[in-house]
Order: sequence, then structure tokens, then C-alpha cells
Amino acid sequence: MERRPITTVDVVLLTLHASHLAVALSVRTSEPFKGRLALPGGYVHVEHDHDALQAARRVLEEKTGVAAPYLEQLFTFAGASRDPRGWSVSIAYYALVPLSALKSAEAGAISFVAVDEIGQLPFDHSQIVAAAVQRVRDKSAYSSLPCYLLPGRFTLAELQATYEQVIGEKLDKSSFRRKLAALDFVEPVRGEVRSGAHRPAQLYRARRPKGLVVFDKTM
Amino acid sequence: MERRPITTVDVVLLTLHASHLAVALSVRTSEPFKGRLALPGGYVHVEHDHDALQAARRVLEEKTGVAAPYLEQLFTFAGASRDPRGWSVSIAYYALVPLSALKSAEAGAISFVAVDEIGQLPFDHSQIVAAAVQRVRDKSAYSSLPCYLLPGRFTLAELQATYEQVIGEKLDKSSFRRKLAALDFVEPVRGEVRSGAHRPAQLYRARRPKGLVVFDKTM
DNA sequence: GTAATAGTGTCTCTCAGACAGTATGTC
DNA sequence: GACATACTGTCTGAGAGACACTATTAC
Repeated sequence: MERRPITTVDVVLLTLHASHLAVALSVRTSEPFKGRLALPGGYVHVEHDHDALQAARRVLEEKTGVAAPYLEQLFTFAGASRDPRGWSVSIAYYALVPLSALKSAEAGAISFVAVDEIGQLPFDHSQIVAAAVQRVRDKSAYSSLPCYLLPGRFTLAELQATYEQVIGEKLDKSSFRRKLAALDFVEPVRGEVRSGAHRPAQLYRARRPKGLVVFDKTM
Repeated sequence: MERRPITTVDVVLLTLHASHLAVALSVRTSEPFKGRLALPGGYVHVEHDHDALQAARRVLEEKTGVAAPYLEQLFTFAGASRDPRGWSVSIAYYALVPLSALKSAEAGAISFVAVDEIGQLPFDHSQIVAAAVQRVRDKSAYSSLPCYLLPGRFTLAELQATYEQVIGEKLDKSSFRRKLAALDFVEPVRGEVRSGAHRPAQLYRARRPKGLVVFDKTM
């Protein structure tokens, strides 16, 4: 029989924290790198996990208490030198959640670090985070992905700010709304508005049956 | 110690064969599914492979004799029920090569099957092929990926035909060339032309330093 | 009234699609 | 000359960017 590599699942949980894209890190409870901040992750449990996606969901749930609405496989990092225990395979996933879904977890063992301020992480986790951020930035330019960073109801101004934050450039309000109307993946919620010090704004929600919508052009 | 899953690498080698996108399959020489056509693949060799990409290159080289110019990780298929031997991880890669690079291998144990005519393959290999084809079609619409399906020199008509074949729709010649000129990832080879029964066509090649070029818009 | 944010209208310029036209080879 | 393929020019309509305008609230 072949010698088999270690197989783990790691999750890059991203959210908008103080208007910046941030990643959730947890303190490692076992060696190697015990006590250090790292991506939530764990072994694949051959006896209990049916497949890799389910293992990722389990790990995310165990470590952060969150059932992420968006969870997608990112990349598999595998090699001899990424883990001191030897040849290892990490099937990496990334998840997007609104910050509001994490308020309870924040009290726990989870820390949020802005993606631009991450130092060195154990293993190749810095690389994994960089790959996830890259993917989210790229994909957000031509899909409805940023919706998953917002709570159930949001104004168009908030949606636009989220896009701008994630893809890193200013967008024209008029063009943005024209495209939204054409793409039709958000809908107004009749009767609900956000009141502030000024003119109230119509609240919108993501259209349910659509899921992730991918465009031809960019935002 | 955790029970560890089996870890393998599988490669979807794609090429243009008789104007159709085709996948290279090889006959399995060991159980399970011995004697059946399946994707070239093999165990990760913990002692010799430094990482997963290198394992994929080795497998491709061993089974097809080809050093593919384009080789990229596709997706990792992992679960309890995809392999009769038990919980397994397949890190799937896809490669693109010009048919001319495969002429020697064709005599060997490799068969080409048009991607639209693939029946049931062992394991979840049908799914893996489908994912690779999907990826190539999508990515070809907004990148120079199809160049890797052509030999070193090609005419613009051949390049256009390749794009049309892969993405599955007719393109306007004038628009196509305008975009090519703007994107600037191919260059004419001075003095080289393809002569036929009629007006000879200028030969082009992919610009060396560029590698894969990704566009904002689609072809 | 003013300030501030929400939301709409419109002008212009770019560019992709469509298609016709010219160029250059074989026979 | 005819014919086939290579290559280029031009017209037009759709749409994106830019920016100004109107709307509705609090004070």
C-alpha cells in the first residue's frame, strides 16, 4: 500500500468588517503551531464526512458556529513542504457571510483581520487567504457574489458600496443601477425602507431562486 | 492517527481532433475497472512528488508522453462513494495541447473521444470531464486559452475557427481581428505564410512573454 | 428655507456587429 | 478571365460613462 498524505480542509471565511474585507482566524488548539492564529480547518473524517464539501461545512460550523450561505471550493494546496507533519493535502474552501451573522461567534475564539493587514500565518495559510481574496475580487466584478456579504435587506447604496469595497474602484451610481435593473438579481421589498436623517431609501433583497448570477460584462 | 483517504491525481487532456474538442483516455492497467477506458491518473507518490502540480506533470508524462504547455488545476473531487476502494481524493487537472504534439502518443495506449460523445466512464470521470469542458469553454470566451490548442504557427482563420469550435458560436471576422489587434497577444511572423489553392495567409504565433492573457470583455 | 441623501434623465462617445468591398493567390 | 480565400473599410445602433437634474426626508 502507498503511503498516504494527510488530508485536511481549510476554510477562508470572509466578511465586511468596518468597511474592509476581513478574514476570520481562530486560535489553533493542537500542534503544530498550537496557540497561533490560523484558518479554521481540520482533518477530513473518513467515517463521518460524505464528501469534501460536507467536511468544509462541518469544520466551519464547529469552529465558527456559522452555516455560510455561500461556500465554494477554492483550490487544493498539496505538497511535501507545506506542513511539518509531512506530505499533506489541504482542500481549501472560501465562504462569504454578512457580519451580522457572525455577531454571536465574535465572542468566541474567532478574530477578524483585514485582508490587507495579514502578516505571516502558519503553514501556507497566507497564500490560501491571498488566493481567496483574489478569487472574490475577480468574481465580484462579473457576478452577484457581493450580495452574500450583505444581510437579507439592503439599500442600493449599500450594495454599491460593497461592490466598490470588494473590487476596489468607484462606480457610477447611474450606470450601476441601470445594470442592476437589466441583470435583475435584486428586487425591492414593497413597504420597507431604511430611514435616517434624510430621504428614506428603498430596501432590496436578492431574488431567491437565482442564487449566484454571472454576467457577461463587468460591473 | 486518523484513517487517511487515498490521494490520486487525474488529468483531463484536451485537444482539437477532427475539428472537435476531444479528451485523451487510456486503458486502465490495474483494478478497479482494469481494462476500461478512463482518465490518465495515478497515486500521488509521497516519496517523489514535491507537490500536486508536479504529480500531475509526472502522470501526464508517464501515460501520454506529453509535456503539456498548459496545465492547470481544475477541481478536487473527494468523497466516500466515488471510488470502490473507499474514501478518496482526486486532485483533477486539465491540460491543453495541439494535436500535432500527440501524433507519437496516438500509436500508444491513448484514445481520443469527442467530448460530446463520451458515455459512462469509471469512477466519477464523466463528471470530471464535464467540469473541464465547462471550464475551458467559459475561460476561452474571455482569454487567449484556445491558443494552446494550436501548433506554434497558425493563421488568423485557424485561430478564429478554434475559438468558434470551443465556445460553440460563430464570430464575425472583422470584429474578431479588431479585438485581436487590441489585445495584442498574437504577432505575425514576418516572411511566413500558409500557401494553399488561393491567396496565401499570414502566419502568426502567440507572443512569448505573455502566457495566458485574460480580457475584460468576451470574444 | 438648507443640508443631505435617494433616485432619474440625458448627452456623448466608444465600440461591437453586420456586411460590403478590395487584394492576391490558383486554375 | 473565374473563383476562392485573405484581409480591410465603413455604417449603424446599443450601451456605458459622465454629470446634471429632481425627490423626499430632517432640521
